[in-house]
Amino acid sequence: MPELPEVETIRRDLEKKIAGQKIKDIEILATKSVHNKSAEFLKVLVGNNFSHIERRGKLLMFALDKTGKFGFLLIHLKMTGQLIYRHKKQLLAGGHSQSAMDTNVPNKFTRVIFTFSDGSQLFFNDMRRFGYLKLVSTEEKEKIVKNNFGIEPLTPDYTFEAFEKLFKKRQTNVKALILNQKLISGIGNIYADEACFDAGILPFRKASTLTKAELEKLYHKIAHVLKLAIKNRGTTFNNYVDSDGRTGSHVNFLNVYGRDGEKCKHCKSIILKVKHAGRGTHYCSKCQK
DNA sequence: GTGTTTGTTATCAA
DNA sequence: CTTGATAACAAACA
Repeated sequence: MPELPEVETIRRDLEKKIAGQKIKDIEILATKSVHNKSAEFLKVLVGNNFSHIERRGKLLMFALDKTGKFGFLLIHLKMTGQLIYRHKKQLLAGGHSQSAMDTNVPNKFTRVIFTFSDGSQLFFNDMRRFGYLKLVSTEEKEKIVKNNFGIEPLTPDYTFEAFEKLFKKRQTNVKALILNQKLISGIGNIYADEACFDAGILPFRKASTLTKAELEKLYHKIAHVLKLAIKNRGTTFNNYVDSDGRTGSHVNFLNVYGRDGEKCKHCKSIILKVKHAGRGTHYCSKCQK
């Protein structure tokens, strides 16, 4: 479940590896994963290269060096998408694999393979096929960013004033609000639960009932947990690995997510888990009010 | 066979 | 128009 910290980790690492590298070949193993016609996808990308990689929320945007009809390749990993990069030497050493947790590539969940002119390869794996690759024009990319993404945490746009405004008249609950990408981008189920715990706020609270002090705490804790998770190179709970196929270590720092039945690290109460708005929601009834 | 997992969109209601 | 709530999708695993 890659969220902002995981996607940002991939973005930073991958940009160093592939920026400016010429794409020599592309193999589409699952046409469903590519939201363009295969022939057009290949025609635009083979011989081209990515100049840099941008990110908005959980969406990666690979900037094309040669722009024509298309300026960007959008890649969304959704729940089980992976982007794994291998040098030629690593490829020769590796074998085939059939397991989702085994990051030998290619494996049965490999959907697209990019081959660069130095022989290195980038594998898009996606067990559940929710993720996608899509070529868009620069105008289309800007429109998508504008229409679908709210305040981006860890940027100057993330001000307390803008954050507070989101909560003022909203009747929805805190968790649904911070999960809404159109309001704040990049937070998923793990960091929503973690941020609520860190701020001492129950995720079920009505947004408009939060006091200024609570809002300030939540505002700071969201930024804090995202930054810390990036430092730890993401949370590997099920499927996430970085562009080297390595797991992130932030799972060891989680306070509530996946810890139902275990003791709260702060007060020793048992962490509870309920289904809320169709999502698993973890919390401590003593630490969160 | 059943329940569980979640990012996002579709759909419907108010 | 906006807001909110819920179902649906996909696929593997315990």
